[in-house]
Amino acid sequence: MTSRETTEQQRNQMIIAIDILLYQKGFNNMSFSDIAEATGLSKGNLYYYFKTKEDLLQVIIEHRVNAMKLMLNDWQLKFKTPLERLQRYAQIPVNESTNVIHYGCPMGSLNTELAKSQPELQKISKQQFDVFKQWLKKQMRLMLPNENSEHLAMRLLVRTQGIAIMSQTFNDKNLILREVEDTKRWLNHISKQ
Amino acid sequence: MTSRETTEQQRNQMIIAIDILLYQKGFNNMSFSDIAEATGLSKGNLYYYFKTKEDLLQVIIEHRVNAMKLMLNDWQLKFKTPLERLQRYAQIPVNESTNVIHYGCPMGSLNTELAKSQPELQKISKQQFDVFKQWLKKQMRLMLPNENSEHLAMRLLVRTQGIAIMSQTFNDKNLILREVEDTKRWLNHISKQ
DNA sequence: GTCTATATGAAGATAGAC
DNA sequence: GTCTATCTTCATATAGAC
Repeated sequence: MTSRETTEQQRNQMIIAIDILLYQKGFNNMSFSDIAEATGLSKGNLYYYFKTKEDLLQVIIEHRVNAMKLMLNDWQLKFKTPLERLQRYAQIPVNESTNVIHYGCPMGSLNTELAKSQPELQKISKQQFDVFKQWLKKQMRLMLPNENSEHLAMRLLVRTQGIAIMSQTFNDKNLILREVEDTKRWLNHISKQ
Repeated sequence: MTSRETTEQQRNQMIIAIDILLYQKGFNNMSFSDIAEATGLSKGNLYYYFKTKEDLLQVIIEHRVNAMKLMLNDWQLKFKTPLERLQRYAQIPVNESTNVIHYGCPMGSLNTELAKSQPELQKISKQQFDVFKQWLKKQMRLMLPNENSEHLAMRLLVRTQGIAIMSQTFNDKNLILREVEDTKRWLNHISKQ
């Protein structure tokens, strides 16, 4: 292992730690002091890696987007039908229920925070939704070539985001289970059109 | 008009101005300087009315909750069937579409912001959802006595919150129109069970 | 009640030694 | 690359005159 590889690995671990912090605290409530504590680096040293806080957001979103693309490619191979893939997407809130109840959806909560008063940063955050939207749209098109795949993809995103908000608000895991089941029933139903 | 009434009226106008600011900027991004500018009072004077920022939040949420209760009572008289009342609720995002696209849902966005890292404040904000939830549950019970009215009420809240998030994220008014229509179709459909 | 002035703390960011 | 020390700005909040 070369020193270059070691450095990149360290940098990657740093980004993962900051990603978690961003999810748990939100962007404006996550300070460089928090990051210094979480990563073990000094505050001043962090500015060697990230020139500004906006820069930091860019890097983390890029990391998230790459991870999402890998996951979606994996699902593409693992599941043979678009229905199965869409069901897998719908399942996410159940698998992540504890996190969702505590911190909401990582994409949705960040987007909501930034959309108010920081539109430039919201554009960066929105990339996460773009990736999911395009992939869901593709699956819908494969499943239902004669329907409006974009509208169906957005409807699925609407449901998932609503589940995240309400389960967090009422601290209710059963709501996630119930509503994800209903979403899967809906996917089954429309797949038979 | 007595001086006491005048003072209360002034205080009410102040609260309305702060309410709008809270909606547009979010809680942590709304400073006492912002409020001073919006109300025309000095920063120091604001502390005569609100001892802390948390106190300020309490007062605004109380104001919102009262306004919501008045609105729901009004709907109760204006619409004769629970279906019509539920449809009216579902309609809100359309009537408020410009605001929703810019600032999200006033309840949902505030709740999302506070749920991360400020659980005590989230409890205050949550009161807004409690009022709607109870009212929607009541309408569902009137409409469908044999179904689980709480689950149906939550499902309607899930849909509305999802619409707010996604229309804001993609700056898409048509999404609101489409998804509200679909929600109304759903309400019609279940009303005939 | 309303104001100005100020205390206090924490944030983002930079400078410069090592 | 990593650190400590520091700058600047802005936030909440208080003191005290009018």
